[in-house]
Amino acid sequence: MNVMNDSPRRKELTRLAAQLFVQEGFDRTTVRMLAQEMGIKSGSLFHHFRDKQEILAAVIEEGTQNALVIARKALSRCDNEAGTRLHAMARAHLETLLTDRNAHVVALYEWRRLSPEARDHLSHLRDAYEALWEQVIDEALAAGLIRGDRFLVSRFVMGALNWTVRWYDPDGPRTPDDLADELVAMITRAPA
Amino acid sequence: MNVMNDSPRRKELTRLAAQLFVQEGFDRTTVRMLAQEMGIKSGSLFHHFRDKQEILAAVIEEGTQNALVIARKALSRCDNEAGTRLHAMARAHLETLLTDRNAHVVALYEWRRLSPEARDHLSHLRDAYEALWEQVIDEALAAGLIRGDRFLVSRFVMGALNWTVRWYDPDGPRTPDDLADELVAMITRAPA
DNA sequence: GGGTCAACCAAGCAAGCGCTAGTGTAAACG
DNA sequence: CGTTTACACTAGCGCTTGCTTGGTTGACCC
Repeated sequence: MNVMNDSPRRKELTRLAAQLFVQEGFDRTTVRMLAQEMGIKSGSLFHHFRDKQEILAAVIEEGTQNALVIARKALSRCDNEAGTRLHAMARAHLETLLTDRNAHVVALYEWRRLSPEARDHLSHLRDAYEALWEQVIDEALAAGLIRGDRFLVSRFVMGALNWTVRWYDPDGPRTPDDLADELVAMITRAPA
Repeated sequence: MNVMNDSPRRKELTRLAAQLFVQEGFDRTTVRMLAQEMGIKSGSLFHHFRDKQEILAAVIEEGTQNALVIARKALSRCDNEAGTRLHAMARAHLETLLTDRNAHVVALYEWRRLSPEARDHLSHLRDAYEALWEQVIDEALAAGLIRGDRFLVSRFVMGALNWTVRWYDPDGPRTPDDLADELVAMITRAPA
């Protein structure tokens, strides 16, 4: 047991772990399964991670950090029109959720399995992401595009979007863009 | 090992199990923890349930059946106006979700842990519940109250509602009714 | 060309897991 | 009365779990 930095090897292992965590769930994924998927023996795992919980934390950190970057990029790329920004945010959210899917499903489902310290650290990242949403919602409210309570609306919207991982079929006829269109149309007052 | 009927004792044990499953998650809840919470020894548990999975199935069945009954009652109690019915449905959903909370959280989080047979059986119950939603959404679409695709809208709405178990604080200032009001207002075109 | 170091392995420990077998007991039943 | 039934207990089997220990390998470094 030695490192907790982010070597390239560790990044790769984290990616593989995310996949297994999605397939089996955190608790049902044994260190032996993880090791086999990674092509090493179970003992060697603890050279890269202090314990099993740290693997989970690494997966979730990766995913959340990615989501933040993508959302910020999407917002910076569009003008200041509230509708456009709302749209961009929804699209960015769905894109991360459905392409970099594994890490996000883990973040959504296995959050409670984190150790208190890890949860504390990661909740700051998550809050930063949610703040982006609240800001965009605020703008849409100010522009009269939607109505209601800023806190509730942003929670409802994020709920609707996060729930997609339960039913969305990437091989079906609908693209993530379609979903974003539909959602924005549903909550805005002006016709699309 | 003998019975799989629904004795009153079994109902009570199921309720207690739901609470533990929420607190710890299904996998982390051991039969010894369950037994202790129930005031018996771990071996005695298997007099009431064939195995641990059956306890989970019982919890989820209870919750889903309850939700169905409550939603049907709520719908039958209101007139045929689409807005009223949409409202009633949202309120019923939130009420079951936030009062009979335990069973529903388990159903949402631990669905994947069910054995294939149990999942098959319970998915029929769940489908019946979702059909209620799609029907109400259909009526609202026909009345011009909301717009969009019936499938997507109902999924978005259920996502927004189910997500509430993540952030809603029953001791906070907002009542379940407040949430239902806000959600309906968010997605309908006409002013509240 | 000896030293360093990240990466890996073999072996296994202690604890905990779901579940079973066999028994006890008190109320309900004919 | 004797039998049945529902519920609980004790004791533990067989297996898996996360993690540790001590040692080996091969690439790189001055």
